[in-house]
Amino acid sequence: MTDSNQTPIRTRFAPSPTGYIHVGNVRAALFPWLFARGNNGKFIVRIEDTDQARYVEGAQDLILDTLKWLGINWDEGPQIGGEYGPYIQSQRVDHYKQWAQKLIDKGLAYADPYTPEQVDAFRAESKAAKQPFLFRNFRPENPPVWDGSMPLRFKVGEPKRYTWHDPVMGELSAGPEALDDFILIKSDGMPTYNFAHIVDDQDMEITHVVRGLEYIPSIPKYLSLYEALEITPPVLVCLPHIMAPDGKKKLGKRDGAKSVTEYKNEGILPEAMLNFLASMGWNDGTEQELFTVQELIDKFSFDRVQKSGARFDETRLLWMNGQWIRRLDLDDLMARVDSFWPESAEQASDDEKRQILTLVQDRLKTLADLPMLTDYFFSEPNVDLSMISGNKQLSKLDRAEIVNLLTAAKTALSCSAFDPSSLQATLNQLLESTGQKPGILFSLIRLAVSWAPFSPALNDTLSTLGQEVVARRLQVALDAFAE
RNA sequence: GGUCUCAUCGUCUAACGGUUAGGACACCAGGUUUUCAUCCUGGCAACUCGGGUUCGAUUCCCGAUGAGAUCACCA
Repeated sequence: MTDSNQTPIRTRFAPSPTGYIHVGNVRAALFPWLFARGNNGKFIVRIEDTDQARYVEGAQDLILDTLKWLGINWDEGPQIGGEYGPYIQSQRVDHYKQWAQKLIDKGLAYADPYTPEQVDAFRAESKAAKQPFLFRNFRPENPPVWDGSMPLRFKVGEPKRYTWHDPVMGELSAGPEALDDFILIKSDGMPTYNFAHIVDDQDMEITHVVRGLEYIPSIPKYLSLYEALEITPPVLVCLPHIMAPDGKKKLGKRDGAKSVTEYKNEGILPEAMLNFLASMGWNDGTEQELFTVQELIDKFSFDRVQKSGARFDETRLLWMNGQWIRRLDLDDLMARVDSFWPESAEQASDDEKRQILTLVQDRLKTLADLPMLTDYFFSEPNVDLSMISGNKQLSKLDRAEIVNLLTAAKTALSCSAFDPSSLQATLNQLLESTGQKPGILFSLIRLAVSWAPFSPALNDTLSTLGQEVVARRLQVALDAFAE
């Protein structure tokens, strides 16, 4: 805390390449990133690939692409290197061996001669005795010399209570039951997370370790290891969980936690995702809801992070996304929706698309709404009479009334100029001549030319479609009712 | 079971002993857009419970309850 003012801040995100990172995990990257960026620090990415069994080919790139899409950039790490590299744990095995030797020399690490089955038996024994399982109770008296073929275990000192300060959670402590002899190096030669991350954070001069609060129960173990290694621990920060929408447990892939890529494909903006994730568990104390990334960087601090978990509420994300879409200027929006146009828009010119995009920008909740909102501009919509019968006002009209109204509309529109203001005038006259309520007349025309749930202002819609198309679609609608 | 953590509207949250407990999402109603969406206005709705401390507790302490996490040669 005190020396963080002098020492340059260095935070890190250390994912395991075991699959995509879902939205619940991203905050473990976001918060340390915001903290580093807001405090003139460095943000490091380190790949923790020491579990060969769970390694997934391609996962590393997937994770890095996710960070890039979100705009979470790193100063050191894979793909770009840095002076503390390598940043992939499987390439740092010699580091771990050196630190392990230090412990062996001090008599604080020993070879574990037991097979996994034997350890399981110890565990069962403890359980039968209704005691928590602690390996240190089964510590071998004369362990063999460690030759690398067996796991290397840390030998904890006298079990005691540890107390430490967490910038988010406040004072934390745990009793001696939390301390045990844990494995440093596995029998395959790879270090465990418990050992590797401590060594790496030290070697990479990480000042703040930020991770989920599932690590709290392990922290006393780390504290005792820091002591044995004679390392001053970095600031340890635990973040509350993001909970599944039903609120029953921490959000995980098994609860349907989506990858960030899925949200990207569903038309969520990175600004919205970042804003949403940050707002779960953090706020600046004001009533502001929408924050730009820069505002987040400027205002973020750990002491304003909530202690309790937050449920992942997609409805709120959707609302935020709509807000951010509306804030985009047209050029920017044009670029972002590039891959979201309906197939029918393939032949359309950019000018055409821009014009249509202007009309629907206020109606988009996600970029993926684009086809539903624009398809009828590019191709002939299918007549869907259920949209008439499902409409509160229109369902009261009988067939003859509908035909009359559509005929009147067709006639009026066939001799109107087609710029928006002329159309407005024509529509107003039509309202008078038919004596109908706008809610009925305009809804009917709107549906007849679009057959879509939402559409822009009627005069704009008609103007964009053009006289010929409007005439044709009204006729198609008339034919449908004439049958 | 042991250890640890958390606890304000349905949801995300503000409040750092004294407020009609504020905002946002969602929902409902009205209005604008002569339709739908957007937008505006209004409404509904919360301090888990029980003890203390205090002139006074949502706020501090203790307990209960509830919820979550964790007890791997996974991270």
